[in-house]
Amino acid sequence: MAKLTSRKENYSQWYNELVVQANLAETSAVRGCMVIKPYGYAIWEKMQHQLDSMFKATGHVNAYFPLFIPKSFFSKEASHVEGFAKECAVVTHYRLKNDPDGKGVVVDPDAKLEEELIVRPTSETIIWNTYKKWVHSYRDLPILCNQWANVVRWEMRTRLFLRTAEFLWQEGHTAHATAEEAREEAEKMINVYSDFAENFLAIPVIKGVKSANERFAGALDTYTIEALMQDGKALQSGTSHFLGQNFAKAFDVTFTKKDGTTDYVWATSWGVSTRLMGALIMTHSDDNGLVLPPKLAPIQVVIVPIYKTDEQLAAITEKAQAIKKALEAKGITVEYDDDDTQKPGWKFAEYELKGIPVRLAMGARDLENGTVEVARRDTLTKETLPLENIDAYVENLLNEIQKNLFEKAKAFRTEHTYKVDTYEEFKERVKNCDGFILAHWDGTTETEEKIKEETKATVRCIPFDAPDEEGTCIYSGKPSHKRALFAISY
RNA sequence: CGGGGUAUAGUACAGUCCGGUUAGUAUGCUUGGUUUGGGACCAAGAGGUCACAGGUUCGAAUCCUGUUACCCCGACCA
Repeated sequence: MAKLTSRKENYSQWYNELVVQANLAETSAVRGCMVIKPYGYAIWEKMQHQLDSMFKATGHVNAYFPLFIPKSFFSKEASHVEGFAKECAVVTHYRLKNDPDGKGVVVDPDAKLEEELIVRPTSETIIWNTYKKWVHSYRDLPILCNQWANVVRWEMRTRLFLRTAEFLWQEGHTAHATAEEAREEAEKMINVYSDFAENFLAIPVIKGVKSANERFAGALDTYTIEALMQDGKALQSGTSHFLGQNFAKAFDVTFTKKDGTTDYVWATSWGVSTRLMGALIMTHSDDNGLVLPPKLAPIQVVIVPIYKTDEQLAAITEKAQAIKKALEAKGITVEYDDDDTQKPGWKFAEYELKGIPVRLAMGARDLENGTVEVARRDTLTKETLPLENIDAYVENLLNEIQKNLFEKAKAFRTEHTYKVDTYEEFKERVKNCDGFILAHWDGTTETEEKIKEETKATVRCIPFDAPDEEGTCIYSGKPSHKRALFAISY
């Protein structure tokens, strides 16, 4: 296996090589679409299971809506179509036939659809068209649905996990009787996302509200969680939208209130995608390969035997199986790798590349002393410990690693977050891609676009926890009451 | 979608400028043996319509035209 390009040498090449070499995903025969390989998919499944249980715990249910959306649905909400029109895949025909020239198959021109179908880039339109049938009374509300699905956005430039033409995600779509309730829902879900990011992915995130310019197409407000990657760029990791009555009005979804009057329904939508895989990789991994937080690792512990004779192997296997059993009893996933085609050194490198949090090695020396070597992936340190209570030790160590990864990422973010008060300093920080920048901004789209044009930095969000602070906009000098979070973003 | 680069064995590359026997090298794979505490060694073997489609030529990986995909830099985005 070739050595990885170092992060320092070329961060983006490091990322690409890591994704492929760690067996997470690879490019496919289809432009912009990836194959998620079993190891990568196992991590995604862990994310799904955890998120799904968090959605259920907050009262949501799963449903499924069609992949195809009639073209006419898109013209019903003006800003929505504007946001997605440029990147839609369109189905125009429903049949192939043999090429009359005998060269394979061609699209049958007689099989043209009356109305083209759009492959969903997101499902608001088809879902609100459906909700119209479901909602008549305040008693039918709220509707709290989520769907796990694939969507297609015809992106010009793609990268594995970070931006692919087809990606997997979940999209929650809720309907409410009042604006307050819908707003609460949108806030609740951004909190679920940040809880998930911090406590499971071990990624510290900044919660906040998007500027008008960065808002979801069709939303009144977009809440976001923003994470900082090791190269100093921000990654938008999840969003939750307060949609107001825009989609209810577009699809004519009204309900009768208790007092007999009617009103349009209030809406939210929220989603996270396989992009979280990219966030996970870029937050924790190092030049040796992937680093996985234990809660997301498909294999949490690997045991490698080191032996010269069959007798030694038999003795080690017996001990290793006992450890495996004890760990599994604690709900820890363990692999015992007694494959004899590779040497231990090869395996060590391999499991580091794959990001296995804890590695146990046992050889003749350990048999004699009743010990085992414990190596942790996050710090790359090893120690030799007695076998006694090793299961409790490892269980503890996994928790410790989970915590350490979060603390490490948080310390990195703290080190790379700068309060900036002049445009000169701002430009300098942005030029070096130093990280998050907290600066005063006058709140206008005009200023935001000027800054973006001149520096490529964007307003990532106005953090929820930004303290009230009088200041002046770094660009326009106009008064500002809060600092906004700026960064170069993915 | 604009600018630049690349496409040859599973992978990474050489060969292309200047056309000419059987297209090489490393690694990986298979078999046998020696090894095994940080990416082992020896021996034998398998593996290629040189991205695709046309064209020039006695002859094309090599020259010409077109297409497609990937990588880097921009604009767009979860």
